[in-house]
Amino acid sequence: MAQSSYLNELKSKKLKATPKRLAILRVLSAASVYLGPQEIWEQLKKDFKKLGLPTVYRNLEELVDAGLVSRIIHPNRRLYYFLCENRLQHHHFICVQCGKVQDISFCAEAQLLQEVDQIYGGKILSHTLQVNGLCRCCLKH
Amino acid sequence: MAQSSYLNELKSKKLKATPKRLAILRVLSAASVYLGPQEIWEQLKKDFKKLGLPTVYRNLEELVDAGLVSRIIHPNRRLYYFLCENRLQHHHFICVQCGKVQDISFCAEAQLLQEVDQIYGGKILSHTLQVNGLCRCCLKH
DNA sequence: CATCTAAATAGAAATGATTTTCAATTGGAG
DNA sequence: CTCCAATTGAAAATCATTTCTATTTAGATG
Repeated sequence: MAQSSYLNELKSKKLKATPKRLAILRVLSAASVYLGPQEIWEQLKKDFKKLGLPTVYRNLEELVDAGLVSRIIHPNRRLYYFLCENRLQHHHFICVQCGKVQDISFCAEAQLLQEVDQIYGGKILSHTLQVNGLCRCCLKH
Repeated sequence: MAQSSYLNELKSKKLKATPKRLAILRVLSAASVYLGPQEIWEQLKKDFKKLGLPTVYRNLEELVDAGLVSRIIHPNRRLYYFLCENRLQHHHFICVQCGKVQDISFCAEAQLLQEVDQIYGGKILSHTLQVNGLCRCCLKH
């Protein structure tokens, strides 16, 4: 994702383009794996002499709310984040070993909607489809 | 689920049928909503003068591992547990308001397996499909 | 039924990720 | 340039969850 498109998206979400926020996006963008707040913090401490861990936590959640970043639901129950270039794919195959994230093009949304609506009369607020496993690479070793 | 079938399942998983473990299963079985460790503990403190919260946590995880109880992944990131009578349905529609859990018969496993296997060459270890929303009842109010 | 062993337990204490607080700072619209 | 709302740092709090250790118990076996 181009740097400039961040700016537009941030602006539309009323988030200021602060240096730290942009740096967090840059780190996520450069990573090929999902990252935890700690890791992001450690990477950025080199660039900013003052950077609090809470700032990283706060920004990540804001970026998730704004839809720029997706949150990974790891079996270990810690928070991980990933910047998915493809905004249309909400679902992922994550490798629990190396942390790689790959889009899942299959989406059950339509079927789920139908079932929940017709059978239960309920309303879907959100849904989670995440597949945990080992990627081709980790499978070899 | 009948009480006697618990015993068989516990035995086959090498879990002792202790009074507390059975009581936890009883509480879960009687509940129509998912429960957190705290709630279960509070209910059982009436029956056992000595009952530690860690015991509840430990037992719940053991029961999940044994496949008797399913874990709910709540958006608030706390742990919740639910005893699903229908062991074949791994997926649920949960109401974030009242806590009701309903089976989702639709399962994407086959399609996911195919996609992950054919496209990425990876191996699925587990997958999560959970739909969060409001049940028919909570929708009315 | 008595014995024995691995499993289970209580209780306290530790852990550690995440969140809150609040005063000080800063981005960016006008 | 000014100003206000958004952002931040630092410290402290939170709080669910885990660990530890000594003690107890379930249930297999004789």
